[in-house]
Parts: sequence; C-alpha cells; structure tokens
Amino acid sequence: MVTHSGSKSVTVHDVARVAGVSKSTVSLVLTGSKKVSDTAKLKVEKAIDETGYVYNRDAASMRSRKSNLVAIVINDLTNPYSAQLAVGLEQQIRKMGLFSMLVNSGEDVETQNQLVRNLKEYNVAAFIMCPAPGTTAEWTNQLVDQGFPVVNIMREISGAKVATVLPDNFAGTNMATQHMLARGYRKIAFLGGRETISDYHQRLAGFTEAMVLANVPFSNQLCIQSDTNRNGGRQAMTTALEIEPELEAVVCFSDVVAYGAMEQMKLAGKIPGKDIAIVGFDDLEDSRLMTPALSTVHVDANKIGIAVCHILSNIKDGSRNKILVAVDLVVRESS
Amino acid sequence: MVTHSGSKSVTVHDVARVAGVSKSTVSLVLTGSKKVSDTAKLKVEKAIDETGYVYNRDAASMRSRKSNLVAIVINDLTNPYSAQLAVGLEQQIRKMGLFSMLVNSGEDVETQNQLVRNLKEYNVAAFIMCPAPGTTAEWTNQLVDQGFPVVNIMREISGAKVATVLPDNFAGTNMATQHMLARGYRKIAFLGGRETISDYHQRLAGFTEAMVLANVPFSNQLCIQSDTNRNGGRQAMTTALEIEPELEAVVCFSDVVAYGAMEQMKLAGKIPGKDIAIVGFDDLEDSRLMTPALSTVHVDANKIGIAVCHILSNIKDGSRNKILVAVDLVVRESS
DNA sequence: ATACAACTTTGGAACGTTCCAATTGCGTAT
DNA sequence: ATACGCAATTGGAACGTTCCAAAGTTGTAT
Repeated sequence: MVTHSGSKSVTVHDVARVAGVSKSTVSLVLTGSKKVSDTAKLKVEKAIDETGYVYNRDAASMRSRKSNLVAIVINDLTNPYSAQLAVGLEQQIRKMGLFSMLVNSGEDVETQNQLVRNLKEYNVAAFIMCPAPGTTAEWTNQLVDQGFPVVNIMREISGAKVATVLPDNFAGTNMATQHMLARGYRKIAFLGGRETISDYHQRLAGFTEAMVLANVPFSNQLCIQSDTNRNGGRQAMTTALEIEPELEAVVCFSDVVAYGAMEQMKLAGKIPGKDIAIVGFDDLEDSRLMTPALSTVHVDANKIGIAVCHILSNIKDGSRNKILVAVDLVVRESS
Repeated sequence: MVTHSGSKSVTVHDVARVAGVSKSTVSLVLTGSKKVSDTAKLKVEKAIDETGYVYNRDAASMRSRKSNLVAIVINDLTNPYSAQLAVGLEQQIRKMGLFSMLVNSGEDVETQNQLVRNLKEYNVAAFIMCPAPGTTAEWTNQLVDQGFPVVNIMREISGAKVATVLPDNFAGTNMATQHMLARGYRKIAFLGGRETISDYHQRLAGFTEAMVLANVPFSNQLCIQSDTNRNGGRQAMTTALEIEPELEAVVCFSDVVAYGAMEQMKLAGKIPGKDIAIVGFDDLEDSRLMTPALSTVHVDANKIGIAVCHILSNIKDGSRNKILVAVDLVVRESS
C-alpha cells in the first residue's frame, strides 16, 4: 500500500479559479462536451497548462460510473505469439480512445481468478481474456452476469455466454495440409498441441479433413500431442520418427512447436524442407529468419485486435457471437 | 468511454446494515485494521459474502490518496527477455501485496510519454520503467519531482535522479570473455547491441577489459553493432566473418543476437560450438534447447524483481541508488 | 461503588469529479 | 419595449470510501 504522489494536488477548482469560470465548465471541457463556448474552452485549456493540472480518473470514474480502462488477461506472456497478440490488442484499444492494461495469468486458473477479482475492484470497463486452461463456462458466465463486458480470444469455452474471437484454425491447418498434399507428400504427421485446449481440436480437424478428402490414409498415431513449446516440438518429432521413419511432412500446431521439431529433425540427420517438409502456425517474426525459413499459417494480431474492438464497441450483454479471423498460408523454404 | 458494470452496486453501507455494524467498522475490516474485535470482523466478513460486495478502489484511492497499483512500462514485450522480465516483476510485485499492470512502449519514446501521462491520471503508486531509447534525464526527473516513485530497470539514464536496477553487465561479458580465452581462443568478436543503449557500453567494456588484461590484441572492427534481434545477429556475424574469416569465438550482446549469429554461422558452413564458439547474454528458456545448447550469461528475472521491490518498499524521493544484480555464466555445448 | 485507562465503535466530513436542475446571457420575433 | 427560445454557465448534491474526533464499552485498581 504505497503512498501516492506527494503534494496537495491541483483540482478542477483551482483550474476554474485561474480560468475565471466555474468548476462545472472546466468539467465540461475535460469531458469534451459540445456545449461549451470556444472562448471558455480556450481559457480553461490555458489554465490547465499554467497550473499543471492532472485529471483524476479515480474521482471521475467513481462519480460517473464509467471507465475507459480495459484489462487484457493473457495466458502466457513468455509465449511469443501471445506477446505479439497482446501488443496488437493494446494498439487497437488505444486507437479506440481506451486505455489498456496487461496482466499475465501464466496459464494458471487460480492466478487468473485472483487477477480478475482484483481487476473488478479497479472498475475496469471490459475484460479481454485468453482464458487459462481449466477456465469454466460457469466462471465466465458469472463474470458476464455481474455486468462486465467480456471478450474471449484464441480459446473457446463451450457454454460460455461471451463473444469470442478466434483465428480460423480449421482453415489454417486445412490449407497447410492441402499444400503438403499438393506437393505430393503422403506420409504426414500432425505435431503438438493438447486436447485440453479448444483450438487443438479445430486445428486437428483441419488436418484430418484435408487428409480424408484427399483419400490419403493416415493413422491417429501420427497425430502426436505435446506441450506447445520448443521442447514439446522436439519430443513430438522424436515420437513421429519412431512411428514412421519414412515421414515426408509435418504440420505443426504452432511455430514454436515447429522450431522444436526442426531442431530434432536435424539431430536425426534429416534436413527440414528437404528430407521432411514442415509447416507451422502463427507466423512469428522469427519464422522467416529460420534456416530454412519456416512456411506457416499467418495470423494477423492486428486483425484480431480490430475484431475485438469491434465487438467491444457494440457489446450488449448476452451477445455470444463468434468471429473467425481469416488466416493466410505463407509458403517459404521449409515446404 | 465504455459504460461500467450495470446494476447499482453494493457498498459498505449495505454490508454494514447486513452485518449490524457501522460503515466505519466495515472499512476497518476492509483495510485490515488491528483495532477491530474478532466478532465484528466475523460478522462483516459474513455480510461481505452474503451481499457479494466488491471493494471500490477508485473511491478508496481517492479518499485515502493511496494506491497499490504499480505500472510496469516495458520497452518491447515482443522481446523474449523483456517478456520474461515483465513476468518476473509482476510476480514479485504481487507478492508484496501490490497489484501490477503492464504497458508496452514499443521502444517509442512518444508512446512512452503518452502512456505515462495516462498512467498518472490513474493514480499509480509507482513506475517501473525500462526506458525507451531517447528517454531524457529531464523527463525522468520531472516525473520524480511530481512525486512519483520511479525505478528504472535494465537501462541507465545518466543524470536521472532515480534508482536503477541492472544486471551486472560488465561482469557478465567479462566472465564470458575470460571463459573463451581460457578455452584458448584468441580471435574473438563482440557482436550486437547499439551505442544508444546504456547497457551496450557496460557489456562491451566487460569484453574489452578481459581481452586487454589477457594481453590479447583485438580490433574495434570486431566489435560489431547491430539491432538486438535475430536479424541483427545474422548481419553482425556476416560482417565478422568478412573481417576475420578465421574467427574462433564470438561473445554476443544477447541470446537473441546469438541465435541469429548461430544461424548465419551455419549458413557460412561453420558449426557453432565446434568451428566457432559462441556465448550469449540473458539465458532465455530457448537457449538450452538450441543445437548446440547455447552457453550464456544467466540473468535471473526474479532477482531483478526482488531488487526492484526492495527499492520500492523503502523509497524516499531523491534516492538514486543503483543496484547491480549478480549474473552467472552458464556453460553449455556452444563453447 | 467510582475512577481511569485501554480498547472498540461510530457518525459526519472530506477526497475530486460529474450530474442535475436552475440561472444567466443573448439574439430574434412580437 | 417585451417576451421567447436557445445556448452557455453555474452551484449544490452525489458517487463510495477513509479519516477524524468523539463516544461507547470493557476491565481493573482504588
């Protein structure tokens, strides 16, 4: 409980006195009201400069019962894609004239619970959440029922009465897999991800549908779950090569998993992009700098930010729409 | 300016009525005062549960002129080390019973300016800043003079009257370089970083001192500046090999730069850790998963968090102490 | 029983803003 | 000149909390 700034602060009263108007007029200027004369506005602005006044949002938010503080609750900031997404969201939200704060749940549902409990006390205007695994529909709905606008991103919680913005996971892996098939590969594995995360199912489905439609036989054994980090990618690749030594291509759950898989491929004496084709998902900055440059499904963080803001600006409680953000396949050297 | 939660909220008055005590007593319980009887405390806590009361920090913060909201202003969240640092800081701050919010300046001093201006309005208790390039001492001092506790991290601004927490940059590269020298290498380059960032000088100094003390001649030409990202590492490595084709070892400004350098080495037909030894700085998660696993200077994000919190808890304005956080050399396969 | 200290509890004022209803100012039509 | 409408301005109340000084409740020593 650190003490706040020092000195007695400058208030609207002080500004009013200096400007020679009433505090109400100052308030009107501050809130950008149309019904204040230009002369008054000028006087007030001058007085604000002279006095070094700083707006007190706590007081404003308490009186007006409004807030322009949006909380972004991210599942894991150390995941490069999450970080990229967070940055994109932040920018879009600021463009809307709102202010965003970021907190990190670290994929821990209890931490997430704590954070949200605290954030409620800070009177946030809305929650943008990438929910930690284990987040229930009940919990989410409770938050909504308390009157907080909530938008979920990246992960879907079935039964939750919230708007959700997702990349088109199905289309992404579907395109990627079709691309591999078009290249003539038949022995294809799907690496990484876990059943506990909603997007896993969608990405896996995109893969299997492409395989089935192309009449290519494949084994569920070659759909290998793993942690969604570099190490997970290595393990999944190891397993894949044990099961199918003649593997021709892999479709990965994410770029980070692909990085691990490429690493492991090299250790096994296979050259990625030559002996085994590989494609990722996310299109991280690093992916075009890999050797070989990684083909991947590009997900535009800004588009997600825009979609979220769109929902935010015309939210009504109970709106449960789902927005799929289009993705593109970016073909590079690895496939 | 999104509208806040819906319904009329439950206040201390409501809790007081249900508990059968006065609002003052409720307030005492909420603030964890010692001078309230156990029976009263129990009644109040029960009433809080029953009514679903949520604390209104805006009101509290306005009246008490205190805040427990700490702003962490990060230079670039998409940089993995910054992200790791941010997460570590967040955890430590929460352990102190404070709440932290994260914002990202994206290395842009104008954005940083905007963010801080906004954050002041939110009555933050303190700023923890990794200042964007171009942040001046005047600007920083102004913030301090306005009464805000400020702690700078990672980057030092000369002339700024603020506490600063830094990894021991000099010792880090010094150890790393000594390690290379002990391995018998003599043709050593220092790759990455830019003069515009304060820690560049310290890390470079650690390198040159080790070289000089060992009586190893070296050329400034082999201290090659670059962007501190993967691409920068590639470019720096390219230049290094042009200047000195017989290069034996490289000390890198950061792990990310080292990643790029390793990439480029491979493209040039050199095997990292075998043909050319390489050491990084930061010790990112990924570094031990590289092939070869990257030797690096380990900087403990939690230690930095702890140091920051230490400063925060006994800050007095004008305190200008500088804390160097100890670092360790982690030797892996790459050297 | 009374006095006193120590501990608990309490109502009213205050924090800085916005909302509201009322008032002022001003130009135009009567 | 008077009345009217419209725009601009204004003082007081209110938001939900904490602070403060005063009052109430104990328990113990006289």
